[in-house]
Amino acid sequence: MQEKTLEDYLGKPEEKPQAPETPKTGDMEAWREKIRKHMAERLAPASDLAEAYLLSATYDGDKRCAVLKFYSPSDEQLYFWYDNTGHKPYCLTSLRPEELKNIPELMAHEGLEGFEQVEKLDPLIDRRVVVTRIVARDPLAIGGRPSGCIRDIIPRWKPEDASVKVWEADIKYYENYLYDRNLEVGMPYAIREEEIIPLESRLSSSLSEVEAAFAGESPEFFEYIKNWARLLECPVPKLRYAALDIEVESPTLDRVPSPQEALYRVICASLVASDSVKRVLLLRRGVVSEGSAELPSEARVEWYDDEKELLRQLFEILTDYPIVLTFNGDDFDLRYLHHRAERLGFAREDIPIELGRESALLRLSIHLDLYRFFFNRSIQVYAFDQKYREITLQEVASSLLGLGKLGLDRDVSRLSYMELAAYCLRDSELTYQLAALDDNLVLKLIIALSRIAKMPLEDVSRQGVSNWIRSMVYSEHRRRGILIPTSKEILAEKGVTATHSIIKGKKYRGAVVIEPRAGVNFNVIVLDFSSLYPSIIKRWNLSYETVRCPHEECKRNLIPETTHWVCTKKRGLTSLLIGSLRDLRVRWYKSKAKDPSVPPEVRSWYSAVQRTLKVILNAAYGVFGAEHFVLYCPPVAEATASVGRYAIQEVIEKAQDLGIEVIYGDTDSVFLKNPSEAQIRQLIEWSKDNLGMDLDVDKVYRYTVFSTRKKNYIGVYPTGNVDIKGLTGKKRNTPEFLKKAFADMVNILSQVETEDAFFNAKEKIKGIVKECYSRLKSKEYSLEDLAFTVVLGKSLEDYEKTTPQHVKALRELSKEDQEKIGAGSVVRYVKVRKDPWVKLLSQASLEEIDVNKYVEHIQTTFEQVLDALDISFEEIIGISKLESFLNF
DNA sequence: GCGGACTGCTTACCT
DNA sequence: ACAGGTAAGCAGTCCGCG
Repeated sequence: MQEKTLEDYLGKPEEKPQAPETPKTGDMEAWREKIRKHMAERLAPASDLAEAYLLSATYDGDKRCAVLKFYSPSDEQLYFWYDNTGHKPYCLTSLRPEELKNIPELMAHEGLEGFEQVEKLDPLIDRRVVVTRIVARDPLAIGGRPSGCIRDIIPRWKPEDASVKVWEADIKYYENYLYDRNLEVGMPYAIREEEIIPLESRLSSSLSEVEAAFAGESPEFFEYIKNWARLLECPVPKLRYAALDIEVESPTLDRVPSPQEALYRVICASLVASDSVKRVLLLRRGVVSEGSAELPSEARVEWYDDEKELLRQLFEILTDYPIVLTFNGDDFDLRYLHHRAERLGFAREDIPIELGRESALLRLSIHLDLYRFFFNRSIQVYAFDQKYREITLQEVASSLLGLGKLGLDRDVSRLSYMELAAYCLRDSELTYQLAALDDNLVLKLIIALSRIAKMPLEDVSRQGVSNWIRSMVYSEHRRRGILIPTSKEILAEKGVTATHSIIKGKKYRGAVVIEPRAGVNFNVIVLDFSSLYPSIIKRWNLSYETVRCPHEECKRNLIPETTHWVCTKKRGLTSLLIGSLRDLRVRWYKSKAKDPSVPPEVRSWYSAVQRTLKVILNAAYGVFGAEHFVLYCPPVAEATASVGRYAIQEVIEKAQDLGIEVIYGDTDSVFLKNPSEAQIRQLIEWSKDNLGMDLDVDKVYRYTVFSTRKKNYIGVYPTGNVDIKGLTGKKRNTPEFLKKAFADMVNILSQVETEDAFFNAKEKIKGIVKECYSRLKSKEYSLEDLAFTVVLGKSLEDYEKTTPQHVKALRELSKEDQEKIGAGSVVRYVKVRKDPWVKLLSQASLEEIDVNKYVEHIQTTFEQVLDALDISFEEIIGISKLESFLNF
């Protein structure tokens, strides 16, 4: 897959490192001149561009205008385009210009530029309204400063008058710019005579094919499909990018130097780039250590006597790459470089890094911090199918790239030059490989997201799914001239819910889970609604403005089991947006991503699009029930879940009418026991006709194993592959000895082909449990095998109400050691016979293990399956006890 | 003073 | 900073018990 593995870097000790070479040290002025020249060449007005992809937008505080960053594939460079349309920051208010003139504080505001009346559609009352646009000189005048912002002055004027409103005042300026000019991030443009011209670009003739596939839809809905298809059928350019990693000298072991203080020298920097460049910048500092390590032959090592010179060179290289990737560069590498450069006397303008509160951006490139991207739960779960569990470079790389771990963890300050170079280069190589993986999947996901969310690449890679959806919906409001309501306004009308949750403290009732029929069943067919919640949002016209809409005549259009009604006069915005994305995924991208007649490059893009849509669609319902979401509207979420319950219950009833036995169901799926093909057909057809929802065959199991527990089962496919859902034996925190024994049992089950074969299998399974029990009793398992592995959910001092066992184990550590352990740390502990009853793995010995406690764990782990097989745990243990007694 | 019933907290999972 | 529902283990509390 990749040309070099880590093992190639190390090992083979005798080969000589390359002869050290020292680049000429230019003075600061010459360096500045070089950068200036580079920048001049990168200005888009200076060079007309035939094809350039819009990747990012930001605000230039000096020039007081928006800047766009374009990537030109022909020369693989980034170009900058400064606004020349005179677009200005603004917000909207209900007050008329005459009224605004009565507000002295506003009129005296030095950032105030002027007023302008505009017409908008107020979606909450479904009427056109005239509002005033307050135009400002710079974004901070609208909002963002701690005091004296226009958006705060207006409501202060008549605090008692609730009808005084300010809208759209908390949108970032460059977002406003993108929305207002309908600029599409990730899409190709031509730049001619300082003008930006959208280009038509598509993957062969596929667009017309897509359109043909959706011919039956309403014209309004069809427009949405067409527009998404135009965005998603556009090819992605080949991007040039570099991955960066730095190493910093550190006086103390296992303490990461603070990037705020940047007290210690940057001793190494490395880059691995898509143009096959591998560079290592090393600081000469009288290292005596002789340890050797091998670098890849194409790696270029450069030596510096002066740290400042090293940083200058590094900044120059970074400037040359359109896209720079790091793993945790926001919090460490770039932050450290910035402060270190300051400390070394660099002028602000000579440092190409802009620090935000949580981000570190490159002024002259696009910095993507892959740590932030992989940390995103939605990306982890839906784009990467939970393939990685912990978000460290090592973990993500070893899970996704299949690289083994490498344990060269010595204090970096003590490594020899070559060891240091190899160590540093390894991390940039891993970061690079993560981006390059699967034909640049990560970058494709980010670009697909940017097209859907209308968001700069930097933001897309750092923010969460609720912000992507916010930006997508905001942009749509602007495009259609719809006023974006405030959270407060939505909540005033729509803060009510009509159902009660099962879980205490939740806001409304969610999905249903059907009580499983315990036992083993052969030939189980699983039907599920494809994208249930997005389908509901589409079909029931759900959106914050359509649920509990202002029209009297819609109030009879009630949602099952609730007091909410839905608009019958207008299609809702989110219903259109989410509905069209859903249909495109289900009816186009999902199948095309696997279609062998589609060329492989296109297929790989379709696969990225398909996953991107999955990420967005999976969250589309949840965000409306999330308090912090700008369009938070609990009735939308509640209505969605309600219709979901209604749909699955109807299907179950119909299945039973058809004489099919339903053995289980969860949210959007039903497990059917040995149905005939005709029965399945009938049920699917019935759903289409009566519910208007697509029910599909999701899985066919040779057999399933259910206990009485919900969200807990084993499903064996005809191939012998096995799904294990929710069972303790598969959970991350379960001790290894149990996981292994459990896997042995699953292996037996996977080989069972007929009901008759179960007789033998059961005996083997009893044997496995017995063996596990006796090995435990005779202390044959190692401490590691017995350890529970639990993630610390919050920092240690935040456990106030109770003291869970893993916290108890940690509290035995010294104060200093405890301080090093933060939220997200992995704790490994074992259960012991004496007082605190737990001990960290590192502090325990095999003798003190509480064997009886572990027997209980064997019991609960296996009972989840034994119950279904009608085997009793006591019986197995009884036999085992007897055997050990006889042997004794 | 102890044990059982109960609630709440925590983690990991399912859809 | 998507949602709610479920399982399991344990911590902590309350109550009865001559």
